[in-house]
Amino acid sequence: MGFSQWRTSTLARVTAPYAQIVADIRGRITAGELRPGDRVPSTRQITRDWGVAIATATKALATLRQEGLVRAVPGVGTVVHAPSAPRRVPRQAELAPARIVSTATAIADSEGLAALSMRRLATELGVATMALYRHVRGKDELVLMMAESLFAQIPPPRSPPRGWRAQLEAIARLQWTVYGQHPWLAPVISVTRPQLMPNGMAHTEWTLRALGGLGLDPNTRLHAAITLLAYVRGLAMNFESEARARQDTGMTDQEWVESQDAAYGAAFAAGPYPVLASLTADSRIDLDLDSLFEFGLRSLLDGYAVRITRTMAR
Amino acid sequence: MGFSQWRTSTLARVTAPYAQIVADIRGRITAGELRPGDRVPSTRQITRDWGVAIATATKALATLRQEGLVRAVPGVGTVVHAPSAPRRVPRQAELAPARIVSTATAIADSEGLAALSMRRLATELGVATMALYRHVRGKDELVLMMAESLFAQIPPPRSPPRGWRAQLEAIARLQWTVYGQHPWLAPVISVTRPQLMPNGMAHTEWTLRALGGLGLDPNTRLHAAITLLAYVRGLAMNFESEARARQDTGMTDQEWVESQDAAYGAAFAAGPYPVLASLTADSRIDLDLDSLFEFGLRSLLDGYAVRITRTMAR
DNA sequence: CCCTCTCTGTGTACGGCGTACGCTAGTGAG
DNA sequence: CTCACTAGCGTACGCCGTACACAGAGAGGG
Repeated sequence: MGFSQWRTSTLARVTAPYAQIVADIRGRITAGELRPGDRVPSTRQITRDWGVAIATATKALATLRQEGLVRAVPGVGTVVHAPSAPRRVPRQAELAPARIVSTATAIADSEGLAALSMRRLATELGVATMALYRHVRGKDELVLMMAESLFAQIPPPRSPPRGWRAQLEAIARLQWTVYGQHPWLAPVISVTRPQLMPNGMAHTEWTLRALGGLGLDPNTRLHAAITLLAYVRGLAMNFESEARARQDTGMTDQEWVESQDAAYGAAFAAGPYPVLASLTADSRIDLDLDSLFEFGLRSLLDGYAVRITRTMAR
Repeated sequence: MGFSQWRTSTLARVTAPYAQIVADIRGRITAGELRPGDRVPSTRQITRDWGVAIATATKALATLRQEGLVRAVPGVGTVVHAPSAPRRVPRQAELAPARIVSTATAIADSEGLAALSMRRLATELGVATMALYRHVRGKDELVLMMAESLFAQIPPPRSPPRGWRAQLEAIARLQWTVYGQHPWLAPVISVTRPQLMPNGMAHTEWTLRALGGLGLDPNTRLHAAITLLAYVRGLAMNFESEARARQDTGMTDQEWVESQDAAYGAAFAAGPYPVLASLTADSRIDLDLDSLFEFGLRSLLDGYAVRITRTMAR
């Protein structure tokens, strides 16, 4: 009781800058100056108009959002929320989004994303094509939901291992495994637009936490986290082309390896690529996606280690 | 005269294993046992049937290829070449493959790969759609040709800088620049199937050479080269999603940055991601694709350096 | 009890795609 | 002149994503 009173009175005493901004914008909304769907000032605009730091602007928008007055629309900005009185409860739909998503994922897993069409999916679900559009805005959104549901199924480890390196390895391997199980996944997610994938952000957050307390400046810390995740996804892209190639030719794995081998040997021997030819002809070479992944992961983390020990020594 | 005689007699004297294999297969072809289009034994099959090393098998196939008897078909194997007497020279076609490829590249550059359709391309060239198929097997091949022509235009540096690290940086930056200029490029090339891109192999060869003389075992050397190239391509994938997103929303770059900013701030403030929120709210953060690239490149090469100095110390 | 409103599911249709197939017309060798 | 060959073309097929108008079912208000 006393505690909450103290907090309130403190706030009231000096009127924190962010509270002032919140009040201003809220006033504009209730006055009808900003109508539902309109964009409220962006973070950058707020810093200019009110002369505050980005952190303050962000906090103001977050507060408005928690009040339910505004809503974040990815790719557009923050927007005034439509009140939308709770309509009558819709009766149970036969076609739940979850069922759509899981069936779609099964198709993409077994036959590739190219084989996933709305018609095909509807047939699989025993339903008319257009019925899907009652639950999913379109194919793009469906694919996003598929990716999201996968990331939701693999939250970062609850009890992380000790040490930043083991933690980064853990999350990288976790993601690598998922990418391997769903070859279509890597190409559809965007590292640079994480706001489209809330569950993906949990992984970024976890990774950032693993890199905390090492003396890295914020910029380096953020770069290190995103670079690692981008590396994993980038290499995982190859799962898709491998799976597709294997499927296009309709070969068994054994035949595939053989034909790959023949093509490699022939192609390398053909051109003027002596080093490549001699290396690939070497029977001790063991090169595949997994070995590449482990090599790159180790190298990248070795690189991080250099930076970290240098920083901590200072 | 004496020289060539000496070589011949030397060969005749001991009959090198690969020469024996070549003779065997050549015999089967001339005897009609293997007809044009048939697959000759693969590298692996040769090692089994003749009991030789992979290097020998590769050399045998290379010899046959240089003689023009066989041909490497990527994804299939090595195949008996059809003699194909040089037919009458075709009259000058109005539609040269080069013109098709460059026009297609222009479309993909400015409007994205999704906007590149055979119909659109034909219209741009002032020609009927199906005319294209006289010069290009299909769209897949066209895209491959586009990628190839780009790599042909940027051969690896002729006079490489000194030191392995500077060399790797040079080729990585070179590729990064090209990927940036052609956002569609990274998604269409395959690191694991280089035989589809002869000109891409030149880059791999160059990279491998930069990693020579450092005491790395062949396996490590190959992994280091391919990992670097895969890293660059993997991160370059994001050029495409950025370009497409920018185009979909039809925003100017300025508007884009603003809306991105708003979306970031809102999304991060929304979820329970304190570290992410505090870092992205920090105005000193400078995060974009280029800064990520440089950070990852430096880290990866730092990692290579660790391994190399360790190896050379031994 | 009925009317009305809303929501799920559906059929049709449009404009796009890649490309198989068969045709035309020009051309140079014999 | 004949004729094999080729570049270019028109049509058509089977896909795709999805806009739109409509049907039926169930619930709430009168």
